[in-house]
Amino acid sequence: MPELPEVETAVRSLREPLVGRTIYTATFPADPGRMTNLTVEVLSARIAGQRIESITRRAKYLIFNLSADKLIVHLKMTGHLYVMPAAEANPFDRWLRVYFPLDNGDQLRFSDARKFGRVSLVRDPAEILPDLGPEPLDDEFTAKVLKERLTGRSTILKSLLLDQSFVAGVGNIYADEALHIAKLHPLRHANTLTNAEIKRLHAAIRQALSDGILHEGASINWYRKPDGTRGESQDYLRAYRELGNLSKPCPVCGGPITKIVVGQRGTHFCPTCQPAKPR
DNA sequence: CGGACAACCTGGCGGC
DNA sequence: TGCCGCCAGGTTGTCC
Repeated sequence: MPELPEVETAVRSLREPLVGRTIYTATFPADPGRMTNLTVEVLSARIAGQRIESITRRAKYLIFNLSADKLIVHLKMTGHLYVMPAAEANPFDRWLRVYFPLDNGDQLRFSDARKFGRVSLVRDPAEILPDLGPEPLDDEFTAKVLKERLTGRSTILKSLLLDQSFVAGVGNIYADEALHIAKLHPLRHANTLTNAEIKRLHAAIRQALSDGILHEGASINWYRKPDGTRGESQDYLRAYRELGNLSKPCPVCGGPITKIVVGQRGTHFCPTCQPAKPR
């Protein structure tokens, strides 16, 4: 579910209640299945007594930097992290998969209806992180870098934006948004972009993600901020439409948004603003 | 490298 | 109201 802006929003709001806290243990209400990289026994024993020094993000992963280890969480489609006093219930507890009691009486909880999320405890993130492309909001991600990475890639633009080894953190919503801002058709082939188009795409990726962070993430069906409230980003989306609801027109030209399937993913674009041929 | 597709799971929604 | 099929923001692995 969450893409870079949603994960970044979660990281930012978890810092205040969590940095400086010490984790007592990890408790799994039910069989974790393939949620963790370690057995329940090993993970809970090894995390006990570790202090949360800082919380960072890489791509769509949350990284809790502990005294000795890193706790790495991927929310996938429906994962949710939140902090509650131990005695207090929360609607997301219905799908509670693991919780971490803390030294101040609070708990860090992870709930996940669809059970795709992952919680790993590692010494070195490289143990579990896959090949990830550059962070699109870092200064090092320039239009020149994007151009180099596009070179020789014949694949369809939309699919490439979703490839985490190409650029990290872009998911289905913000890929559609970036292409709309850049005025590029999602089916354009990556190696056919002109220099001007590459510049537009570079700026558009960053703008789509920055706007998403500014509005604290898109609460399209499952995503909620750690405090349970909704982000606002869904109200500002240019092209992406929830559940194929195409009644809202293109904010630029007022024409209808079209939905097609690209690489098995719903893809929304404005055929007027994003022509199939370079303009 | 790339495209197609299945798999991992469950809940919500529209349609009948 | 109830049942059914379809849809979902992510990622990985396999096959061709």
